[in-house]
Amino acid sequence: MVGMARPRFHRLDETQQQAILDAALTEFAARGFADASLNRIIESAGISKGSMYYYFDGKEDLYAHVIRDRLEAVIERDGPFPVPEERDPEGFWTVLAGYYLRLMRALMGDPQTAALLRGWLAGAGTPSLGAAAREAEQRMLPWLMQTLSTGQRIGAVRTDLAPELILGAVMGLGQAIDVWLISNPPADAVLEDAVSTVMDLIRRVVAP
Amino acid sequence: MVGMARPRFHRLDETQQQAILDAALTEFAARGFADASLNRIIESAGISKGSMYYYFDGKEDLYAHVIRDRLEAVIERDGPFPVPEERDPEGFWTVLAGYYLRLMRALMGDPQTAALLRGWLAGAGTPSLGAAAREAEQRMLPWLMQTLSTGQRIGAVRTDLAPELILGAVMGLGQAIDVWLISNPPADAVLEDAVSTVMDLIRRVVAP
DNA sequence: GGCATTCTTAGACCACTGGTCTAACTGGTG
DNA sequence: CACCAGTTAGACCAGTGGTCTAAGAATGCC
Repeated sequence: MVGMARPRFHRLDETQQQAILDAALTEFAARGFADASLNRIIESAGISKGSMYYYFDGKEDLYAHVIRDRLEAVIERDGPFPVPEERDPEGFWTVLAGYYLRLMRALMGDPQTAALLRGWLAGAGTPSLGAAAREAEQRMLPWLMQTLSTGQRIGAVRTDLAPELILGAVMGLGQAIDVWLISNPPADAVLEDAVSTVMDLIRRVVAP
Repeated sequence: MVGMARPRFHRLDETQQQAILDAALTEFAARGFADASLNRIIESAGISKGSMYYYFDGKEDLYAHVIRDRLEAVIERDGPFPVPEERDPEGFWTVLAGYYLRLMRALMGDPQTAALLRGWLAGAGTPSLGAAAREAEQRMLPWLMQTLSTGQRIGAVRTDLAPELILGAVMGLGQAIDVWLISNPPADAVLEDAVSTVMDLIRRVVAP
Protein backbone atom coordinates (compact mmCIF):
# COMPACT_ATOMS: atom_id res chain seq x y z
CA MET A 1 0.00 0.00 0.00
CA VAL A 2 1.35 3.35 -0.92
CA GLY A 3 1.43 6.21 1.56
CA MET A 4 2.41 3.79 4.23
CA ALA A 5 5.70 4.05 6.00
CA ARG A 6 7.51 0.76 6.03
CA PRO A 7 6.49 -1.28 9.09
CA ARG A 8 10.01 -0.93 10.44
CA PHE A 9 9.33 2.80 10.90
CA HIS A 10 6.88 1.98 13.66
CA ARG A 11 9.54 -0.09 15.41
CA LEU A 12 11.85 2.93 15.46
CA ASP A 13 12.35 4.71 18.75
CA GLU A 14 9.34 6.93 19.43
CA THR A 15 11.48 10.03 19.86
CA GLN A 16 13.09 9.53 16.50
CA GLN A 17 9.79 8.87 14.78
CA GLN A 18 8.54 12.12 16.17
CA ALA A 19 11.69 13.99 15.10
CA ILE A 20 11.19 12.82 11.53
CA LEU A 21 7.50 13.62 11.43
CA ASP A 22 7.99 17.02 13.04
CA ALA A 23 10.75 17.97 10.61
CA ALA A 24 8.62 16.81 7.73
CA LEU A 25 5.50 18.62 8.94
CA THR A 26 7.42 21.86 9.37
CA GLU A 27 8.95 21.69 5.92
CA PHE A 28 5.85 20.55 4.03
CA ALA A 29 3.61 23.03 5.86
CA ALA A 30 5.94 25.91 5.08
CA ARG A 31 6.75 25.14 1.48
CA GLY A 32 4.27 22.69 0.08
CA PHE A 33 5.25 19.39 -1.44
CA ALA A 34 7.05 20.52 -4.60
CA ASP A 35 9.25 23.16 -2.95
CA ALA A 36 9.99 21.17 0.16
CA SER A 37 13.47 19.71 0.36
CA LEU A 38 13.94 16.17 1.56
CA ASN A 39 17.55 17.01 2.32
CA ARG A 40 16.48 19.76 4.69
CA ILE A 41 14.04 17.39 6.39
CA ILE A 42 16.78 14.82 6.80
CA GLU A 43 19.14 17.37 8.28
CA SER A 44 16.52 18.81 10.57
CA ALA A 45 15.48 15.35 11.76
CA GLY A 46 19.09 14.51 12.53
CA ILE A 47 19.14 11.23 10.62
CA SER A 48 21.03 10.08 7.55
CA LYS A 49 19.74 9.87 4.03
CA GLY A 50 20.21 6.12 4.09
CA SER A 51 17.98 5.95 7.15
CA MET A 52 15.28 8.04 5.57
CA TYR A 53 15.20 5.71 2.58
CA TYR A 54 15.29 2.74 4.92
CA TYR A 55 12.00 3.84 6.47
CA PHE A 56 10.25 5.58 3.53
CA ASP A 57 10.06 4.96 -0.18
CA GLY A 58 10.86 8.58 -0.87
CA LYS A 59 9.69 12.14 -0.55
CA GLU A 60 6.19 11.45 -1.75
CA ASP A 61 5.77 8.49 0.58
CA LEU A 62 6.86 10.62 3.54
CA TYR A 63 4.44 13.36 2.50
CA ALA A 64 1.49 11.00 2.31
CA HIS A 65 2.43 9.54 5.67
CA VAL A 66 2.57 12.94 7.34
CA ILE A 67 -0.82 13.85 5.90
CA ARG A 68 -2.38 10.67 7.21
CA ASP A 69 -0.72 11.17 10.54
CA ARG A 70 -2.12 14.71 10.86
CA LEU A 71 -5.57 13.74 9.62
CA GLU A 72 -5.72 10.95 12.15
CA ALA A 73 -4.55 13.30 14.87
CA VAL A 74 -7.27 15.80 14.01
CA ILE A 75 -9.94 13.12 13.96
CA GLU A 76 -8.69 11.66 17.22
CA ARG A 77 -8.57 15.05 18.95
CA ASP A 78 -11.60 16.77 17.46
CA GLY A 79 -13.69 13.92 16.12
CA PRO A 80 -15.44 11.77 15.70
CA PHE A 81 -17.30 12.76 12.61
CA PRO A 82 -19.72 9.94 11.89
CA VAL A 83 -21.79 10.04 8.75
CA PRO A 84 -24.96 11.93 9.76
CA GLU A 85 -27.92 9.69 10.45
CA GLU A 86 -30.57 12.40 10.64
CA ARG A 87 -33.72 11.84 8.70
CA ASP A 88 -34.64 15.43 7.99
CA PRO A 89 -32.67 17.92 5.89
CA GLU A 90 -32.38 20.56 8.62
CA GLY A 91 -30.94 18.06 11.03
CA PHE A 92 -28.54 16.82 8.37
CA TRP A 93 -27.16 20.28 7.68
CA THR A 94 -27.00 21.15 11.36
CA VAL A 95 -24.79 18.16 12.00
CA LEU A 96 -22.50 19.00 9.10
CA ALA A 97 -22.32 22.63 10.19
CA GLY A 98 -21.26 21.45 13.62
CA TYR A 99 -18.52 19.29 12.14
CA TYR A 100 -17.30 22.19 10.03
CA LEU A 101 -17.23 24.57 13.00
CA ARG A 102 -15.31 22.04 15.04
CA LEU A 103 -12.81 21.51 12.26
CA MET A 104 -12.33 25.22 11.75
CA ARG A 105 -11.64 25.76 15.43
CA ALA A 106 -9.27 22.83 15.48
CA LEU A 107 -7.29 24.06 12.52
CA MET A 108 -7.22 27.63 13.77
CA GLY A 109 -5.52 26.25 16.85
CA ASP A 110 -3.05 24.19 14.83
CA PRO A 111 -1.85 26.42 11.99
CA GLN A 112 0.90 24.08 10.89
CA THR A 113 -1.45 21.18 10.36
CA ALA A 114 -3.88 23.57 8.70
CA ALA A 115 -1.16 24.74 6.30
CA LEU A 116 -0.14 21.19 5.52
CA LEU A 117 -3.66 20.05 4.74
CA ARG A 118 -4.36 23.17 2.72
CA GLY A 119 -1.26 22.67 0.62
CA TRP A 120 -2.27 19.10 0.08
CA LEU A 121 -5.82 19.89 -1.03
CA ALA A 122 -4.68 22.79 -3.20
CA GLY A 123 -2.05 20.63 -4.85
CA ALA A 124 -4.44 17.79 -5.50
CA GLY A 125 -5.05 18.98 -9.04
CA THR A 126 -1.43 19.38 -10.01
CA PRO A 127 0.88 16.71 -11.47
CA SER A 128 3.66 17.36 -8.98
CA LEU A 129 1.55 15.92 -6.23
CA GLY A 130 2.11 12.26 -6.69
CA ALA A 131 -0.05 9.20 -6.58
CA ALA A 132 0.59 8.56 -2.92
CA ALA A 133 -0.71 11.92 -1.80
CA ARG A 134 -3.67 11.60 -4.14
CA GLU A 135 -4.39 8.21 -2.64
CA ALA A 136 -4.54 9.86 0.74
CA GLU A 137 -7.22 12.13 -0.67
CA GLN A 138 -9.10 9.12 -1.97
CA ARG A 139 -9.37 7.89 1.58
CA MET A 140 -11.83 10.57 2.46
CA LEU A 141 -14.02 9.52 -0.42
CA PRO A 142 -16.06 6.76 1.25
CA TRP A 143 -17.11 9.11 4.05
CA LEU A 144 -18.02 11.79 1.54
CA MET A 145 -19.92 9.38 -0.66
CA GLN A 146 -21.85 7.98 2.27
CA THR A 147 -22.73 11.42 3.51
CA LEU A 148 -23.84 12.41 0.03
CA SER A 149 -25.92 9.28 -0.21
CA THR A 150 -27.62 9.99 3.08
CA GLY A 151 -28.30 13.54 1.99
CA GLN A 152 -29.86 12.34 -1.23
CA ARG A 153 -32.00 9.76 0.54
CA ILE A 154 -33.52 12.28 2.92
CA GLY A 155 -34.07 14.97 0.32
CA ALA A 156 -31.30 17.31 1.41
CA VAL A 157 -29.15 16.78 -1.66
CA ARG A 158 -29.94 16.83 -5.36
CA THR A 159 -29.89 13.61 -7.32
CA ASP A 160 -29.87 15.00 -10.84
CA LEU A 161 -26.08 15.28 -11.10
CA ALA A 162 -23.30 12.70 -10.90
CA PRO A 163 -22.09 12.21 -7.31
CA GLU A 164 -18.52 12.88 -8.41
CA LEU A 165 -19.55 16.23 -9.86
CA ILE A 166 -21.46 17.19 -6.72
CA LEU A 167 -18.55 16.23 -4.47
CA GLY A 168 -16.03 17.93 -6.72
CA ALA A 169 -18.09 21.08 -6.78
CA VAL A 170 -18.35 21.11 -2.99
CA MET A 171 -14.62 20.49 -2.57
CA GLY A 172 -13.76 23.18 -5.11
CA LEU A 173 -16.10 25.60 -3.44
CA GLY A 174 -14.76 24.64 -0.04
CA GLN A 175 -11.19 25.34 -1.06
CA ALA A 176 -12.03 28.71 -2.52
CA ILE A 177 -13.86 29.60 0.68
CA ASP A 178 -10.89 28.37 2.67
CA VAL A 179 -8.50 30.59 0.74
CA TRP A 180 -10.75 33.56 1.42
CA LEU A 181 -11.00 32.73 5.10
CA ILE A 182 -7.22 32.64 5.37
CA SER A 183 -7.06 36.17 3.97
CA ASN A 184 -10.00 37.31 6.04
CA PRO A 185 -9.92 35.28 9.24
CA PRO A 186 -13.16 35.76 11.12
CA ALA A 187 -13.03 36.78 14.73
CA ASP A 188 -14.14 34.05 17.05
CA ALA A 189 -17.25 36.04 17.73
CA VAL A 190 -18.41 35.70 14.14
CA LEU A 191 -17.02 32.27 13.42
CA GLU A 192 -20.49 30.82 13.51
CA ASP A 193 -21.71 33.44 11.04
CA ALA A 194 -18.86 32.48 8.76
CA VAL A 195 -19.81 28.84 9.09
CA SER A 196 -23.41 29.73 8.23
CA THR A 197 -22.24 31.53 5.12
CA VAL A 198 -20.18 28.55 4.09
CA MET A 199 -23.01 26.10 4.69
CA ASP A 200 -25.37 28.33 2.75
CA LEU A 201 -23.03 28.35 -0.24
CA ILE A 202 -22.71 24.59 -0.15
CA ARG A 203 -26.43 24.06 0.27
CA ARG A 204 -27.17 26.24 -2.72
CA VAL A 205 -24.98 24.05 -4.89
CA VAL A 206 -26.36 20.74 -3.69
CA ALA A 207 -30.02 21.52 -2.95
CA PRO A 208 -32.55 19.47 -4.94
CA MET B 1 6.78 44.17 -14.97
CA VAL B 2 7.04 40.53 -14.20
CA GLY B 3 5.72 37.91 -16.57
CA MET B 4 7.03 39.92 -19.44
CA ALA B 5 9.73 38.60 -21.71
CA ARG B 6 12.53 41.05 -22.10
CA PRO B 7 11.81 43.41 -25.05
CA ARG B 8 14.72 41.88 -26.90
CA PHE B 9 12.72 38.65 -27.14
CA HIS B 10 10.29 40.34 -29.51
CA ARG B 11 13.20 41.39 -31.72
CA LEU B 12 14.29 37.78 -32.04
CA ASP B 13 13.63 36.01 -35.31
CA GLU B 14 9.96 35.00 -35.45
CA THR B 15 10.80 31.36 -36.12
CA GLN B 16 12.99 31.19 -33.08
CA GLN B 17 10.43 32.91 -30.86
CA GLN B 18 7.92 30.31 -31.96
CA ALA B 19 10.34 27.45 -31.33
CA ILE B 20 10.86 28.63 -27.76
CA LEU B 21 7.17 29.16 -27.07
CA ASP B 22 6.20 25.84 -28.63
CA ALA B 23 8.79 23.92 -26.64
CA ALA B 24 7.68 25.69 -23.47
CA LEU B 25 3.98 25.11 -24.14
CA THR B 26 4.56 21.42 -24.77
CA GLU B 27 6.58 20.96 -21.59
CA PHE B 28 4.41 23.06 -19.30
CA ALA B 29 1.18 21.58 -20.68
CA ALA B 30 2.46 18.05 -20.16
CA ARG B 31 4.04 18.39 -16.75
CA GLY B 32 2.83 21.55 -15.08
CA PHE B 33 5.12 24.24 -13.83
CA ALA B 34 6.89 22.47 -10.95
CA ASP B 35 7.74 19.27 -12.83
CA ALA B 36 8.62 20.96 -16.08
CA SER B 37 12.33 21.10 -16.87
CA LEU B 38 13.79 24.31 -18.24
CA ASN B 39 16.72 22.27 -19.51
CA ARG B 40 14.40 20.13 -21.60
CA ILE B 41 12.69 23.23 -23.00
CA ILE B 42 16.06 24.69 -23.90
CA GLU B 43 17.11 21.52 -25.64
CA SER B 44 13.82 21.13 -27.44
CA ALA B 45 13.89 24.76 -28.57
CA GLY B 46 17.40 24.33 -29.93
CA ILE B 47 18.87 27.32 -28.16
CA SER B 48 21.50 27.67 -25.48
CA LYS B 49 20.96 28.23 -21.80
CA GLY B 50 22.69 31.58 -22.05
CA SER B 51 20.21 32.59 -24.73
CA MET B 52 17.23 31.54 -22.68
CA TYR B 53 18.46 33.66 -19.78
CA TYR B 54 19.19 36.46 -22.20
CA TYR B 55 15.52 36.63 -23.18
CA PHE B 56 13.78 35.54 -19.95
CA ASP B 57 14.41 36.09 -16.28
CA GLY B 58 13.98 32.42 -15.62
CA LYS B 59 11.63 29.48 -15.64
CA GLU B 60 8.81 31.33 -13.92
CA ASP B 61 9.09 34.30 -16.26
CA LEU B 62 8.88 32.01 -19.28
CA TYR B 63 5.85 30.25 -17.80
CA ALA B 64 3.98 33.48 -17.23
CA HIS B 65 4.81 34.60 -20.74
CA VAL B 66 3.50 31.42 -22.31
CA ILE B 67 0.29 31.71 -20.33
CA ARG B 68 -0.25 35.26 -21.48
CA ASP B 69 0.59 34.28 -25.01
CA ARG B 70 -1.99 31.49 -25.00
CA LEU B 71 -4.65 33.56 -23.29
CA GLU B 72 -4.20 36.29 -25.84
CA ALA B 73 -4.36 33.75 -28.64
CA VAL B 74 -7.62 32.34 -27.31
CA ILE B 75 -9.14 35.79 -26.93
CA GLU B 76 -7.97 36.80 -30.38
CA ARG B 77 -9.32 33.66 -32.02
CA ASP B 78 -12.49 33.05 -30.05
CA GLY B 79 -13.22 36.41 -28.49
CA PRO B 80 -14.02 39.03 -27.89
CA PHE B 81 -15.61 38.68 -24.50
CA PRO B 82 -16.76 42.14 -23.49
CA VAL B 83 -18.21 42.66 -20.04
CA PRO B 84 -21.95 42.03 -20.52
CA GLU B 85 -24.02 45.17 -20.79
CA GLU B 86 -27.43 43.55 -20.50
CA ARG B 87 -29.86 45.14 -18.11
CA ASP B 88 -31.86 42.07 -17.17
CA PRO B 89 -30.57 38.98 -15.35
CA GLU B 90 -31.64 36.49 -18.01
CA GLY B 91 -29.81 38.42 -20.69
CA PHE B 92 -26.76 38.67 -18.46
CA TRP B 93 -26.57 34.92 -17.90
CA THR B 94 -27.30 34.15 -21.53
CA VAL B 95 -24.31 36.21 -22.60
CA LEU B 96 -22.04 34.53 -20.05
CA ALA B 97 -23.31 31.09 -21.06
CA GLY B 98 -22.45 31.94 -24.64
CA TYR B 99 -18.94 32.96 -23.64
CA TYR B 100 -18.50 29.74 -21.69
CA LEU B 101 -19.73 27.60 -24.55
CA ARG B 102 -17.37 29.34 -26.94
CA LEU B 103 -14.44 28.88 -24.58
CA MET B 104 -15.23 25.23 -24.05
CA ARG B 105 -15.36 24.60 -27.78
CA ALA B 106 -12.13 26.52 -28.25
CA LEU B 107 -10.28 24.59 -25.58
CA MET B 108 -11.65 21.25 -26.75
CA GLY B 109 -10.06 22.04 -30.09
CA ASP B 110 -6.76 23.05 -28.49
CA PRO B 111 -5.99 20.47 -25.82
CA GLN B 112 -2.47 21.66 -25.21
CA THR B 113 -3.54 25.18 -24.42
CA ALA B 114 -6.36 23.76 -22.34
CA ALA B 115 -3.90 21.64 -20.35
CA LEU B 116 -1.57 24.60 -19.85
CA LEU B 117 -4.32 26.88 -18.57
CA ARG B 118 -5.74 24.15 -16.36
CA GLY B 119 -2.36 23.47 -14.80
CA TRP B 120 -1.96 27.16 -14.21
CA LEU B 121 -5.35 27.63 -12.54
CA ALA B 122 -4.97 24.48 -10.48
CA GLY B 123 -1.53 25.54 -9.35
CA ALA B 124 -2.62 29.01 -8.41
CA GLY B 125 -3.08 28.00 -4.79
CA THR B 126 0.27 26.33 -4.38
CA PRO B 127 3.56 27.99 -3.36
CA SER B 128 5.53 26.48 -6.22
CA LEU B 129 3.67 28.65 -8.67
CA GLY B 130 5.54 31.87 -8.44
CA ALA B 131 4.59 35.48 -8.31
CA ALA B 132 4.85 35.95 -12.05
CA ALA B 133 2.28 33.29 -12.83
CA ARG B 134 0.02 34.58 -10.07
CA GLU B 135 0.31 38.04 -11.53
CA ALA B 136 -0.95 36.63 -14.81
CA GLU B 137 -3.98 35.40 -12.92
CA GLN B 138 -4.48 38.84 -11.44
CA ARG B 139 -4.86 40.20 -14.95
CA MET B 140 -8.21 38.55 -15.36
CA LEU B 141 -9.42 40.23 -12.22
CA PRO B 142 -10.61 43.57 -13.63
CA TRP B 143 -12.82 41.80 -16.17
CA LEU B 144 -14.21 39.53 -13.48
CA MET B 145 -14.80 42.40 -11.09
CA GLN B 146 -16.55 44.45 -13.73
CA THR B 147 -18.75 41.55 -14.71
CA LEU B 148 -19.57 40.91 -11.08
CA SER B 149 -20.38 44.58 -10.60
CA THR B 150 -22.70 44.59 -13.59
CA GLY B 151 -24.41 41.48 -12.30
CA GLN B 152 -24.94 43.05 -8.91
CA ARG B 153 -26.28 46.25 -10.41
CA ILE B 154 -28.93 44.48 -12.43
CA GLY B 155 -29.98 42.09 -9.70
CA ALA B 156 -28.39 38.96 -11.15
CA VAL B 157 -25.74 38.63 -8.46
CA ARG B 158 -25.90 38.74 -4.69
CA THR B 159 -24.43 41.69 -2.84
CA ASP B 160 -24.34 40.27 0.68
CA LEU B 161 -20.89 38.68 0.34
CA ALA B 162 -17.47 40.15 -0.37
CA PRO B 163 -16.73 40.29 -4.11
CA GLU B 164 -13.49 38.37 -3.57
CA LEU B 165 -15.39 35.56 -1.88
CA ILE B 166 -17.98 35.41 -4.66
CA LEU B 167 -15.31 35.35 -7.36
CA GLY B 168 -13.22 32.83 -5.48
CA ALA B 169 -16.24 30.59 -5.02
CA VAL B 170 -17.07 30.77 -8.71
CA MET B 171 -13.48 30.06 -9.73
CA GLY B 172 -13.21 27.16 -7.28
CA LEU B 173 -16.49 25.76 -8.50
CA GLY B 174 -15.43 26.28 -12.09
CA GLN B 175 -12.23 24.36 -11.62
CA ALA B 176 -13.97 21.45 -9.96
CA ILE B 177 -16.45 21.34 -12.80
CA ASP B 178 -13.58 21.51 -15.25
CA VAL B 179 -11.87 18.53 -13.66
CA TRP B 180 -15.09 16.56 -13.89
CA LEU B 181 -15.61 17.54 -17.52
CA ILE B 182 -12.12 16.30 -18.37
CA SER B 183 -13.00 12.92 -16.92
CA ASN B 184 -16.44 12.93 -18.47
CA PRO B 185 -16.17 14.88 -21.70
CA PRO B 186 -19.61 15.64 -23.03
CA ALA B 187 -20.44 14.73 -26.59
CA ASP B 188 -20.84 17.75 -28.79
CA ALA B 189 -24.54 17.00 -28.94
CA VAL B 190 -24.92 17.61 -25.22
CA LEU B 191 -22.31 20.32 -24.83
CA GLU B 192 -25.04 22.90 -24.41
CA ASP B 193 -26.70 20.79 -21.71
CA ALA B 194 -23.36 20.62 -19.92
CA VAL B 195 -23.01 24.36 -20.20
CA SER B 196 -26.50 24.78 -18.79
CA THR B 197 -25.59 22.58 -15.85
CA VAL B 198 -22.48 24.62 -15.21
CA MET B 199 -24.32 27.92 -15.44
CA ASP B 200 -26.99 26.61 -13.10
CA LEU B 201 -24.37 25.70 -10.50
CA ILE B 202 -22.78 29.11 -10.75
CA ARG B 203 -26.10 30.91 -10.60
CA ARG B 204 -27.05 29.03 -7.47
CA VAL B 205 -23.92 30.26 -5.75
CA VAL B 206 -24.24 33.87 -6.79
CA ALA B 207 -28.01 34.45 -6.92
CA PRO B 208 -29.31 37.20 -4.63
C1' DG C 1 32.31 -15.00 25.08
C1' DG C 2 32.67 -15.30 20.23
C1' DC C 3 30.70 -15.66 15.92
C1' DA C 4 27.22 -15.34 12.42
C1' DT C 5 23.38 -13.09 10.86
C1' DT C 6 20.27 -9.43 10.37
C1' DC C 7 19.14 -4.79 10.98
C1' DT C 8 20.32 -0.02 10.61
C1' DT C 9 23.20 3.91 9.57
C1' DA C 10 26.43 6.93 6.99
C1' DG C 11 27.48 9.27 3.35
C1' DA C 12 29.67 8.86 -1.39
C1' DC C 13 27.93 8.93 -5.75
C1' DC C 14 24.79 9.88 -9.63
C1' DA C 15 21.96 12.44 -13.04
C1' DC C 16 19.48 16.16 -13.07
C1' DT C 17 17.77 20.81 -11.67
C1' DG C 18 17.62 26.27 -12.07
C1' DG C 19 20.59 29.77 -12.35
C1' DT C 20 25.21 32.54 -13.00
C1' DC C 21 29.04 33.88 -15.42
C1' DT C 22 32.58 34.54 -18.82
C1' DA C 23 34.59 33.98 -23.20
C1' DA C 24 33.68 33.88 -27.88
C1' DC C 25 30.98 34.81 -31.86
C1' DT C 26 28.17 37.88 -34.85
C1' DG C 27 26.57 41.97 -36.84
C1' DG C 28 26.60 46.86 -37.52
C1' DT C 29 28.97 51.18 -38.01
C1' DG C 30 32.52 54.48 -38.95
C1' DC D 1 39.78 46.96 -40.47
C1' DA D 2 38.73 48.13 -35.79
C1' DC D 3 35.54 48.86 -32.35
C1' DC D 4 31.34 48.25 -29.98
C1' DA D 5 27.04 46.22 -28.75
C1' DG D 6 24.24 42.35 -29.04
C1' DT D 7 23.88 37.47 -28.74
C1' DT D 8 25.33 32.71 -28.01
C1' DA D 9 27.65 28.66 -25.88
C1' DG D 10 28.40 26.02 -22.37
C1' DA D 11 31.35 25.54 -18.06
C1' DC D 12 30.37 25.92 -13.47
C1' DC D 13 27.76 26.06 -9.14
C1' DA D 14 24.81 24.61 -5.21
C1' DG D 15 21.21 22.08 -4.63
C1' DT D 16 17.80 18.26 -5.63
C1' DG D 17 15.82 13.19 -5.12
C1' DG D 18 17.36 8.84 -5.21
C1' DT D 19 20.75 4.60 -5.22
C1' DC D 20 24.21 1.93 -3.41
C1' DT D 21 27.77 -0.05 -0.63
C1' DA D 22 30.50 -0.40 3.34
C1' DA D 23 30.45 -0.16 8.10
C1' DG D 24 28.44 -0.23 12.59
C1' DA D 25 25.05 -2.08 15.87
C1' DA D 26 22.03 -5.39 17.73
C1' DT D 27 20.46 -9.98 18.33
C1' DG D 28 20.58 -14.84 18.82
C1' DC D 29 22.87 -19.16 19.14
C1' DC D 30 26.40 -22.45 20.38
